[in-house]
Order: sequence, then C-alpha cells, then structure tokens
Amino acid sequence: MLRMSKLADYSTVVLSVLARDPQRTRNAAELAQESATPLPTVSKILKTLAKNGLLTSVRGASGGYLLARAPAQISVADIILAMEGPIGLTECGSHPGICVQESTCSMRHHWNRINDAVREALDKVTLAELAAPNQKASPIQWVKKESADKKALAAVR
Amino acid sequence: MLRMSKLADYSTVVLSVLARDPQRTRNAAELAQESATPLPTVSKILKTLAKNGLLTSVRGASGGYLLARAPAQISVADIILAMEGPIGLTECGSHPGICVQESTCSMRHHWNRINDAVREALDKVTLAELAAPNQKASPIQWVKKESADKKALAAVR
DNA sequence: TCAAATAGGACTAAAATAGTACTGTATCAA
DNA sequence: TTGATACAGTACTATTTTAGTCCTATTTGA
Repeated sequence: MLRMSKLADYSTVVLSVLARDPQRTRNAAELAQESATPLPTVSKILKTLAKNGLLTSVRGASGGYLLARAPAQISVADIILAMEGPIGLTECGSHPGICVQESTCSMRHHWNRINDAVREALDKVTLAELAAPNQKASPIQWVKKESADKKALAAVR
Repeated sequence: MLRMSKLADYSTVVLSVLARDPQRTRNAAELAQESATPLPTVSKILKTLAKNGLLTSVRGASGGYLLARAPAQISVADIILAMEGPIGLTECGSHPGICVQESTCSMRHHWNRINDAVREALDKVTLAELAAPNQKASPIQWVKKESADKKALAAVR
C-alpha cells in the first residue's frame, strides 16, 4: 500500500486536464465533467490546490482556475504536499510531540532520510509528464479487464 | 502525509529490537515490553511478519520469534510490503479493476514509474541501518528544500 | 443589480485502521 | 501423559480518518 489519499489522486487527474491547455481558465463544473468526478469533490480539490499555490483562481462571473506555474514546474511531490501536507511516512515526522519515545528514538533520523528519498523520487516526475499522452506503454494487459472494471465500479459506487 | 500505517511503523520498532541481537529468539511479551507497545498489537504484528517471511517463529514452550534473514538483508520496502502489501500510491496500482478510466488512463504508466522510484528508495534502507545508533548521515543535498517545505507546511496548517 | 463563480466552513456518511479477544495447535518438560 | 507456554488464525468492535455534501458569504462581470 503506502497510499496517498483519493483526493490527492483525483487532483492529479484534474491538474492534468488543466495542463493540457495551461493558458485557459476553466471553472469547476467543466473540470468535473472532463475528469469524470463529482462537482462538489472537484470543487473541494480546486479550493485546496488554489489555497496552496498550485492554482490561481479567478473569482466572479466567467472566473475559474488555471495553473499557477507551467506543468513542467509542478512535480508530483508538489501536488501531494498541497493536498496532504508534508510527506512523512511516520507520524513523528509530521506531528512531532505525539510519540513518547521521540526524544530517545534512534530511528527518527533514519526516517527523515527515507522521507527525503521518497520526496526526491516524487519530485522528479512533473505534471507535464503526467499529462503527456502515453508513449509506448503497452495497454494491452488492461484492455481485457474493461468490462470487469465497469462492474467493479458499479459495485463500489 | 503519504503515511504508512501505524502497524507498519510499530513493526519497524519491533524488528529493530530483534535486530539488536539477531540470533536470539524472543517471545511476544518480551518484544511488547521492549518496544513499549501493547502485547495484543505486537502479537498481531509478529504474526503478520512471520506469515510474510520476515520472521521465523518457534512454537511451543520457550518458543518465540527471530529474524528470518540478517538485518542487512531486510529493507524498509520489505517491511512495508509484509505489513501493507505492494507499494502503490494510487488505488489502480494495487486494485486493478476499480477505476472506470483504467483502460484509457494515460497516467497509469507514469504511476508505475513513480511507485518503482519510491520502492527503490525504500529498498536502499535496511533494518541494520534502522537499528544502528544514530550517526550523522549527510542530509546536505536536501537541505536547500527544507525551508521551502516548512513554509509550505505553515501555509497548509 | 443580477447572475456566475470561487471561498470557507460545517456537517454527515462511509471506509479503513487499530485494537482486542477467543479458540486452536504445536512443543517442551516434569 | 499431561500441563504450561507460546504461536496461529480468525472474528469482532471501536476509533479514527477520509470522502463527500451542503450552505452561506464574497467577488466580479455584464
């Protein structure tokens, strides 16, 4: 596992829609439609992303959102940071003061290294890459699953 | 965030206790005490770790657990894999069939890359290192990002 | 001034996780 | 052979986290 939240996941989809045409301002309803995600949820995501500097918002009639930076300047690490806060695999990393063993824990320093390594890995992948069409990744193995997918989704929703 | 589960976290503590004296068999009660974690919880963790091949168990009176491999041969990735299953930041990675967009999703292939990068980073850190007393490892290359991160954290909270 | 849109916060529902307990099985030693 | 010790497995409950929704306020353009 080691999963990021669904909202963070969705946000990569929404952002990649925006990245396809970075100059254009789009409102929440459009983005909800294009990303096939419920409007209230998309709306929530957009607010969070705007608040944390990944999107610029334009209020009022004919307003909307657009990317605050070029897609190549936004990394996956940035997106996760914006949606979930600092990357930290353990609780002691992002919430100091919870763990009683904190002051004597010899592992904490190692976790910092690990977190940094993960962050670095995530920093290397940009939104520009995420939004780019697949280059010869073989989709063959997934195609056959499609009908099962729809069924699974129906069960889930 | 991007957090691993508490159980996975605890398990690193328990394993590092075992790693301090890899030959010695210890029972659940001992390990609970030494790791300052409730016995039922430690017990659950130990079972999971044994089931997934990180620990060898010895049943019966004077039984207990010991590491299945040398501490240097057990990586953080192994631990997370044992406790949480395959590393995958998105749901589609570890549960194919849920997402309707799966077959047409151009991002999936990128997520595979990202997961691999994270797994690689976690594979480089071993239990031997985790269990070792602190030595000042060089955080130099990451330092420059640190202040930016803190700022971002402040904004998020 | 009206309509369209974001901002912010509060609230509810659902899902995942943590934690506990109980029953079964293996092993050792008296 | 029997009792004590300790792991194995599973089911259950409670808690916490996350997701999702809704409502009201504010901003802005026509």
